[in-house]
Amino acid sequence: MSREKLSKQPTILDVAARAGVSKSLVSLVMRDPDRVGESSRATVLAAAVELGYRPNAVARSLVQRRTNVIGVIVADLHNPFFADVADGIEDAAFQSGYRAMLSSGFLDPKRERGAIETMLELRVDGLVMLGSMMQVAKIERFAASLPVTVVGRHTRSTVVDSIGVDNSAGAQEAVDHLVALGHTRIAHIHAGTAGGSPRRRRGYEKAMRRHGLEDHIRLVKGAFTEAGGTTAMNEILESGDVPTAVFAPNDVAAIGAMEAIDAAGLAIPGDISLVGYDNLALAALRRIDLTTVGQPRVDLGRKAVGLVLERLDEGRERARHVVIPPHLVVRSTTGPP
Amino acid sequence: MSREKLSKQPTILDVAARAGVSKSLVSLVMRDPDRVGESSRATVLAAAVELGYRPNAVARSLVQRRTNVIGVIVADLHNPFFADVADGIEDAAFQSGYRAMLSSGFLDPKRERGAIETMLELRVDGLVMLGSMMQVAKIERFAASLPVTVVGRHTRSTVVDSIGVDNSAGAQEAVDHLVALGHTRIAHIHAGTAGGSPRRRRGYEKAMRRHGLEDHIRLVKGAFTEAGGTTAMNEILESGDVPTAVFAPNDVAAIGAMEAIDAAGLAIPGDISLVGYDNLALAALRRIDLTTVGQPRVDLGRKAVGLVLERLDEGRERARHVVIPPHLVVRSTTGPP
DNA sequence: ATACCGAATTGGAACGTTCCAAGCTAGTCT
DNA sequence: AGACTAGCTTGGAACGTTCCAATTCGGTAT
Repeated sequence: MSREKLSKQPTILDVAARAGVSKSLVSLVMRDPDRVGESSRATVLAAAVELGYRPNAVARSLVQRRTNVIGVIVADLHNPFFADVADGIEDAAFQSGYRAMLSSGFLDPKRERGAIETMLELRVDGLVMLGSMMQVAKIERFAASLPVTVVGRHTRSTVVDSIGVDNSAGAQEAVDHLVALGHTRIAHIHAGTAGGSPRRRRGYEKAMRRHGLEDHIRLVKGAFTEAGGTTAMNEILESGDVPTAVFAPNDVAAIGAMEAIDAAGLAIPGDISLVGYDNLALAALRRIDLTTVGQPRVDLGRKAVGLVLERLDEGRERARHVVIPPHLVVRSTTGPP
Repeated sequence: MSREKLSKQPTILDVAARAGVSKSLVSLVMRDPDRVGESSRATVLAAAVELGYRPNAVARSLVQRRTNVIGVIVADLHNPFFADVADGIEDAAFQSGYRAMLSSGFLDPKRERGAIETMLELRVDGLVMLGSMMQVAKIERFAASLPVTVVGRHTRSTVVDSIGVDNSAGAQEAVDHLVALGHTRIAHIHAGTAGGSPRRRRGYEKAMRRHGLEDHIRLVKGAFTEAGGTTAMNEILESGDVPTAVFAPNDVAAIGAMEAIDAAGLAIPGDISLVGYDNLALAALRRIDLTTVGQPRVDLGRKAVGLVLERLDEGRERARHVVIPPHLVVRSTTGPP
């Protein structure tokens, strides 16, 4: 259990000694080789290679007071939606000379808090939160010390930036589609306060009312997970009052619901039409072929980083809340009742 | 584009000044409150809260020469297999007082090299590589400076630890199962040199020979991705010589192959039996219900961290190569020819 | 020769911690 | 009362960089 210091690696001083120059020159060679004389540059570079020198980002970060790292808190690594967004984040960060470091929040608030705390202690330059369930007030508390962008959730915050798709509009599109097919008894599985669930729920309710179906509004609590979808769907199936269509809070939950419907021996869309949300690659599989609401995921990630960088490199102070429109993708899990 | 220093946060000195004690005492309170007198502890803690002090891990890491961070390079965030392993990694790291930081390799060698380089500059204490395609020799080059564990690939390295399932045994189980069902024309889609593909291929070949089916050995190059599976399967379908069973290199590729078979109007397992590898949650879905080879994924991640910690905290020097046995999970994509 | 210039190079002070040896202060023992 | 002890507390030196003002050096213009 000894936790002694780790093996020593060569420092800038070792390189300097070997090359017979000052540490400052070595530092300069590493950062901006053009500002150094031809011959000393070659000597320094050679010495660095011989010693296997690798710059110590920890020391650099300390003096520069910046790490060039953008932290990403991912609620659930298993959700392919986040994986796509994370791709966009990593890509955009890299393009701008930053590095993205991910940490999973495990869908557990305590764990998430810990992950965030670690990121803050590591002094990441900015933070992107993917699918966080944390209260905005709590986020705002640390958002004072670094740029924070929340992805997939709307906030009215004047401190925290946010970016997401118009969840209400997407949900309404889903309901409109079902109504157009002739459905009236449309239930909605929601995921509580998680991610964009509240907005989707409101969109569902709004559309239902708009179609004069307020009496058919039916909300069942589930989650953004497969298990959550299955549980909620089973609850619906066992209620004895089975609707002709179900709108799930996301694709993963829809798949869980699909499982439950399959297991009950009912047909999709024959007995129940099903709509998801996210348009994951998964949803496009021929075997799944889920009608769903699509969101530009990678782009979402890129723009999230953009928001962080606007504060970091351009000095923006006021919060921005970006909303991207979603689009309905009709597949074979929806049909006439 | 100004990249000035970021906003200043309170330091240990600010806290010390406010509490009217020395910086050393503050430091001590943060690290080991019990070794400090009752009253000064309270004063310091109060001052820290008032100022919103948060320890600077960068400075701590610099002097301690350790970061308490374990870096994880994930080849592909979209592969649920890696997500499970990553869960195990994060969990085990956390239990032992370390933090896991992920970075995606994008399935792109150049990108992966960059991600690793960043981790090394950040001076992570250990590195876990998930699904890396990097040559072992290259890995060994930096494994001298920190403990590295490769997950999912076998190496004979004396420097790098590795952990994985017995891919050859798993592949043989798959072939044995197909042969027992009566298949003889069994093709194998492989993923080149990626991850555990070579071993799985060798297991396939070995089992085929063992059953006297060496003449039916048929290898088609694909990849560990859905697209890779689809492409390879299409190649098989278009060859005119369609086997009665296909063994895919992993579940994701198997799903891709499934897509292609579905699209061709053929039945599974009526026309073609299909076996995957990994036993993802995906494979258990009723709509997919893929026969596959299972691996204890979360456990794999936990043990991977264990290997790193053995070196870090217990001083192990010799490389260890852990192999975990896989198990066949029979579902409905396999049947008699 | 002298003064001056720009480019190349340098030394020292930071950055925010931890570590360590040494100092202080009560209290205890003789 | 004096010596000693144990528990707290402290200042200064690291850690490996970057930053900045200052220095050196060869050349050029006067």
